[in-house]
Amino acid sequence: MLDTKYDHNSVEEGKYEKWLNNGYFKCDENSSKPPFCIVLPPPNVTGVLHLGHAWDVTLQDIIIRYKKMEGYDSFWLPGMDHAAIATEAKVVKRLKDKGIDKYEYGREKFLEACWDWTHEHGDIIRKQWAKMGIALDYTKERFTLDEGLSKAVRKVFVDYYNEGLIYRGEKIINWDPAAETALSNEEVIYSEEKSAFYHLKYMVEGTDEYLDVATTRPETLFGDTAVAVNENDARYQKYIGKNVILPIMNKPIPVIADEHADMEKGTGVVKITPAHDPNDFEVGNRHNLERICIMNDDATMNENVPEKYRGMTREDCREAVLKDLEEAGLLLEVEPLVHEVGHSERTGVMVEPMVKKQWFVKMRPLADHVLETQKKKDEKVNFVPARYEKTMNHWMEITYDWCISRQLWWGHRIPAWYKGDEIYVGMEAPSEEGWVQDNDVLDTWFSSALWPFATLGWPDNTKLLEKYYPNSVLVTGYDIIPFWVNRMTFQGEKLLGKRPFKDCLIHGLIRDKQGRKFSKSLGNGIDPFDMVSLYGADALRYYLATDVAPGTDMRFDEEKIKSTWNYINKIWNASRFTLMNIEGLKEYTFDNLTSEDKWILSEYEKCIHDTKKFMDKYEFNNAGNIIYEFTWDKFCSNYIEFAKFNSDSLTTKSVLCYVLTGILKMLHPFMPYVTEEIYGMLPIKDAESIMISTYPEYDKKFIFKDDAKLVDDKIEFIKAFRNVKTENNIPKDAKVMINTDDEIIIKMLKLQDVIITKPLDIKSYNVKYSSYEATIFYQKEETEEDKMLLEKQISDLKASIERREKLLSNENYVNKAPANIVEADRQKLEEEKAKLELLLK
RNA sequence: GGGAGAUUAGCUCAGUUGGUUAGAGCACCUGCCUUACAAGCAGGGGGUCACAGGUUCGAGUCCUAUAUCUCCCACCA
Repeated sequence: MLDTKYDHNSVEEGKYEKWLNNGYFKCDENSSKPPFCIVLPPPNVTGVLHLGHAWDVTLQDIIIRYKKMEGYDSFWLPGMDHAAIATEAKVVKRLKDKGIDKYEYGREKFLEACWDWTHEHGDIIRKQWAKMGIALDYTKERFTLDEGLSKAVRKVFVDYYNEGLIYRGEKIINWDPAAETALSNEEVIYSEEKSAFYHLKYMVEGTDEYLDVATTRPETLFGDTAVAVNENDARYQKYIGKNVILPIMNKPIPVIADEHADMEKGTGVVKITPAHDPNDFEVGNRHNLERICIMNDDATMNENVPEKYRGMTREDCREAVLKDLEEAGLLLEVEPLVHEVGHSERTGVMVEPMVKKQWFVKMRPLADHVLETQKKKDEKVNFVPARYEKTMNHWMEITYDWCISRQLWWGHRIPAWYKGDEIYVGMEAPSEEGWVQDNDVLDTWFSSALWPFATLGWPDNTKLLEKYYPNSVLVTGYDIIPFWVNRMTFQGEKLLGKRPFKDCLIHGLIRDKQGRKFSKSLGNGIDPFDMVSLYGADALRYYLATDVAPGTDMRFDEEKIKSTWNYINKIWNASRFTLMNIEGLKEYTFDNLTSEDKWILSEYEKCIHDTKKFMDKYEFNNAGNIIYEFTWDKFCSNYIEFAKFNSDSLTTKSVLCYVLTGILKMLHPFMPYVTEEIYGMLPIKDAESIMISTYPEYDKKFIFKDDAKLVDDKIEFIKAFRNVKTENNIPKDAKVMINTDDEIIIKMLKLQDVIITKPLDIKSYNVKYSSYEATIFYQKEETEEDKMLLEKQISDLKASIERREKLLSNENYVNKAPANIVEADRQKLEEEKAKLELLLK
């Protein structure tokens, strides 16, 4: 016998281990079942899982479990990401706390420390996955830095290099001075910063004239190698070709004409610092200007600046330069300004544009290929919601070469070797002496871009790859479309000639109750596993899956998890009732179905139909609501109540058990634990575990339209009757005259002892719905309130009748609107008229 | 500077191709310990769907403009 309250702790105990040990999570590449494959977006080994992960994995687990029950060979491949820069930062800090310096420690020992970190955090993450109850095939688990992935990475690098898609070049890149590594554009976050527009006085050589140069970065003037004006700018045409004197440095630099100088912006005069500004870098290329790098890798000033500034930070140097300029009378004006400044996604420090020799992927051909494929219906990645396709396509249109080298140790070391000026790129080190391998590693996203196929064995032609590529669906948040989805797509399409996944289900971000992002500084973080302890994994999962429509952000609300717990408790008790009443049931009997049986069966079939429709579209919010309404409103509030009057019937028992089983199955993807627990107690089942049972199938033979309508009418009548009774404060034992002897109605309304056949000559209330009609007799003094209520009812009805009559007299409406809509209106009008008549009596 | 999304009940959100008088959960009000569940049951109140126009017999839904908010993208000196 079930306990009277649902206890999530005891329900969840031991189930995950059972599923795992029974091998339910494993794919079967030899099975003839159609494949359904998801690769898990590998979490970074830097940390623990947060609510966003919990949401992400819940959605995937729902799909995997649903598809498995639907007869697919479900395969969910887990793994983790080595997260080059993020992990390296954590390990560096850990070592530093122990007083160890990374460089003194040495590459080999440092990498060992990284592996230690990885194993520790990997174990934590695996425990958290288990708590969420997710059906991962651990026998196929991968790591972005494991042997297979490493081989795939080297293969891509070598092949692209040979094809000219990867090259090494000296270009201006985003430099993170804290991590001392290059970054890709995607790793730079722009945020508003209060700054100023500094107007500097650059004297024209040999004259008393000067140019007013406006800049936000006066400290970079040491790297200036020109000043640019627009050739059409009448103000400055006469200076083109002349020199100006670079302040402090007191050296002449040329005034050049370049389109980059915008006459409308600032003063129309731009200082050109080719080594520290992407635009200026381009200008420098056009005019063959010298690139003077003025900073060290940690963004302190280097030997190319006057001695007094050397070693200063960028910020200190700016102050010093401004002070000196002011003293020299060369600072014309300081104009306050708020502008966007790039910061490193990982370290948060201001990114310094620097000229460095780095490795790049030539993006144009790869991106164009994707744009072509997205035009083909059967070859494109289908985004859900569809609007996110624009996010990817736009990126494909504007993206430029991807800087993939990182000056880190933790990651895939670049398979390039140097000997003097020679470069060798290959899968293995060259055998001759004297070659030195590139010190750098690859951007972590370079390996994760290969995740959908490298995890399946690519570049080898494995059975797994053949069966599970392309993947069926990828599930991730919209925030990583640029980092990851885009790159998997161009890599998959280039390397395997096919989209990496058929569908891409995008979810939003999870925010706190006020709509703010979760962040450490706000201290508003929620540990999903606290929620699991309090309410159970099932409640958390159901909440996460059903709270919002696909693709939208979610505001976290603990109250809703609580209310989900109540829902589960409701299911628990409905099961409790059912199990108490179906003892001894050996097989289903559907003989002599009552109208009520037929009604619930019809509703059940509708529920299956609609649920599947939404499950197939990944609209779990809608699917969840359909099941909720059916379970609570139809099954619990009505059918179970009906069944109480008929509990000896084998047919009733069968229907109870049959429908409950279906409910549990439909809910299983959302709440695996409690459904498994109850399924295990059912007397009739089709599998040893609900996880490997068959999903309910829509069956027309259980649709009984007429009976369903009949019972709907009864329910509506019962409701109307109760309404009249409570609204008018009529006592339970008031006498009633009723035009039906329907057992359900009599019993539900508890009329057994109050029915009379002759009208009493006292105040009466009439209730009518469809063919059912009752009169309740009750003597009561009419209050002012009652009168007002009646008047309001009458005036509302009159208004409605008037509105409908007007509508129906409109020829346009009657002719153009669908016949059934018009007919429904006519019927409604008749009903309203009848009702009004009753009220006026 | 572009682009996307949001704006519906006190709160959090649904609302499929335009079709009765716009829904749910929570919160609120009234009455109930009715032997599955008081974390429950029965009943109820509450919205001029951000704003202004337009198309249509009919608009929360389609079109145009506006406002507020959020996010993404972009080399703004």
